[in-house]
Amino acid sequence: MKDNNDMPGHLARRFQQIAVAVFLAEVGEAGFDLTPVQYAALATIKVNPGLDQVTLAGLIAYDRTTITGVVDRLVQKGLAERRASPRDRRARELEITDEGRRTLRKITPAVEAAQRLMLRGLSPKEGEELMRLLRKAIAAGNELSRAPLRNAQA
Amino acid sequence: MKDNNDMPGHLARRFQQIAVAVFLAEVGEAGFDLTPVQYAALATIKVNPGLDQVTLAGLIAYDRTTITGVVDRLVQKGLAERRASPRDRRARELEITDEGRRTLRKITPAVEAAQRLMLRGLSPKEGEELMRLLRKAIAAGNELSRAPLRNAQA
DNA sequence: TACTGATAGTCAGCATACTGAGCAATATCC
DNA sequence: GGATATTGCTCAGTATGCTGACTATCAGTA
Repeated sequence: MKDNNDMPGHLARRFQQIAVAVFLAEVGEAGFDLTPVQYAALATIKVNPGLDQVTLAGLIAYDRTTITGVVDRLVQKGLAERRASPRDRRARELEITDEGRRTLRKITPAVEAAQRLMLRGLSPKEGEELMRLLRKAIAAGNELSRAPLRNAQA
Repeated sequence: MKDNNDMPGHLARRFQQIAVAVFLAEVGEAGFDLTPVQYAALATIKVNPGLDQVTLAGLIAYDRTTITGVVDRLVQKGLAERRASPRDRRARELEITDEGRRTLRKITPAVEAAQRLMLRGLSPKEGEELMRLLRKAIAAGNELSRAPLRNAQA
């Protein structure tokens, strides 16, 4: 029997578990209540103002059915707004609010600290190498999940 | 603004997402309906017959509140049994069934194929290195999640 | 032995993720 | 122009994962 520690799937699950815990702890300590998923969505909305939900989902590789709830919570917290698109009445345009911008700014140090903390067992060089290998494996497997990464359209 | 691809947390989430999708696809194609989490639990029960739920949770780093539901589903599928422990009336002893053993045996090739597939973008050497770095990062962060890995007690 | 603390398990509640279905609106093709 | 396909979004249902609370039981100690 193969050991769990020889199964990339198990290691992936475990590393993610720690990454989320670290993120929530750091951000919580800074006085904010934002999940990793909500953070990524909000940051992406800020950089791509007016994007629709499908585009947002593609940019951060979320399932489109997951985005609905995530945006719901961002809107409910007053960090983002959802408007009907004038160009396509099916679509909703997303916009960050001033409050969302403030939150992003103040939360950034905690987010960066979390990223460092989840690699604390590795040397800087090893951390870089881990990220490189993850990027490479992800690129090769991108189409294998229901929610692949998609670049923004013009 | 840091790119998502420079955030280990985001890469962790993405790699895990692909790993789960690959696992479910391979196992589903083989004609089985078992999640990665259920597979790991069942395999661990097989190797440690009669273990209780807390020990099981520790061996695969699941939260104890998650184990309840996972075992529920294994029992419901007829793959495992839950008995009251004669030594400790709080505890439940877990046992794999014959059906569970059969399933494990038949599912193994698909599980192994999935592990290879999720590393398909990497050379064998790179795959080894990725696993080594993940193990190292996980070991350093083990206590940071609510569900750390625990070795079985004597 | 009675008290105190720890432990095994469950439950309610919330937030990802996914499958699959459905609705409304847009795009495409004849 | 009208049938058809596609797209954007939502919803119901299921499975992790977590927080926090609770019950029952056990273990250690005064």
